[in-house]
Amino acid sequence: MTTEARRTLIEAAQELYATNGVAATTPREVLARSGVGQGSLYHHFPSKRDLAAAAVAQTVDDTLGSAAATLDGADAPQRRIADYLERPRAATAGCRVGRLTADPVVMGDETLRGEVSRYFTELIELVAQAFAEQGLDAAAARDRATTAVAVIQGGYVLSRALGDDAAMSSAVRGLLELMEPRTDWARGEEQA
Amino acid sequence: MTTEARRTLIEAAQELYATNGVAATTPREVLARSGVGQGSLYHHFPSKRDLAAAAVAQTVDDTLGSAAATLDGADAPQRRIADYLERPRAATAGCRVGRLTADPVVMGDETLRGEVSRYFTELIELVAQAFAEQGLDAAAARDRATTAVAVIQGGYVLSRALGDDAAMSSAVRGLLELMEPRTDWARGEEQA
DNA sequence: GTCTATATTGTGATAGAC
DNA sequence: GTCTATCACAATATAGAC
Repeated sequence: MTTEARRTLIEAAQELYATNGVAATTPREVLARSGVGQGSLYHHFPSKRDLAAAAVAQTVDDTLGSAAATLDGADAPQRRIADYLERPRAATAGCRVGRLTADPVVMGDETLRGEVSRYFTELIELVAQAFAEQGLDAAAARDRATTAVAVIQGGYVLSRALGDDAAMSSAVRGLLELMEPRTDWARGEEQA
Repeated sequence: MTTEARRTLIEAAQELYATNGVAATTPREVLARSGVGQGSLYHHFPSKRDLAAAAVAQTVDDTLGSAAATLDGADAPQRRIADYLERPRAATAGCRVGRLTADPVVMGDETLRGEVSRYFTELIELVAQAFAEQGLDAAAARDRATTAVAVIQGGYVLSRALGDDAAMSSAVRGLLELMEPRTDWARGEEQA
């Protein structure tokens, strides 16, 4: 079936990109992992960039959908934000989307760069919406959402650099502590 | 002179790594940019990895020294931290060290990975020291320092992804706002 | 739509003269 | 220590049969 080989190729590419990035992933590796023949690859995807465009768009959709499931819920905004920040992550593996900002093939292709840009634009917007519901004005909500997403992305970078998931946990803990009402020297509580 | 060609090669490699990463930088490009001949490169650096080890170590030393100049100063810790966070950065260019965590050649080589690890270990320690001087206990200072460094690294990722230096500024602004004493609903000030 | 064979170019490294 | 010439191999892609 035509769609079968295509999907298999995209999935193999997604996994390889998560490990090695787009630039360092060769068509040969995609063929080996997918079990599909050479002719099929170039039938479905005339060039390496065409495969990358399909696989990266799929990864952005997957990852964004998963984040939206947490951030768009019916819980209190404070809870949704904490759930998003504390979600279990394979931090030392790095962010599948964030790592693409260091990939020369991605950054050199307008379509691929656009997918990465779309991911972060929509993610920051989701988080900003939750902060706005907490009562922050639009500008402050946007700044704080950018900070929160940056902590996650930076947490991935640090965990990878140090080879330890604890760096992500530490970065998130530091942020949550700052966002907590300061019961130590100020009044007791802010919300229920 | 022997040292001259060597230094020229390292500088050319550093610049190319900052733009394209280590994996995507070819010996030919280093030769073209440095103006040195092929034989010289392989005389000074038997393999591509040897050149990368020298150039990455130099970049880590440069970047760490520049951060330490701000963070080790005589100013109040609060000021040194703010100066570090607000330092002018070419954010859309990405972090020269942080981007290496997505580079398969770097992550696949123990020496290179060690340099990246050393950078963040020492950077977090410098920032944690300043937070500790502000009165935070060791664990809290370490978490907050990790958060601060993550905001910068995440700021680079977001600025690159969105093609806009404003993302870094927004992430830093959001963090500084969280670290400020909350004069709106708590007591007026914490320090001078 | 898929296969095998092959072409083309670039990469990483070596050889050997100077 | 530096140069030019060259090699072996892999990456990306195409050709043309089935």
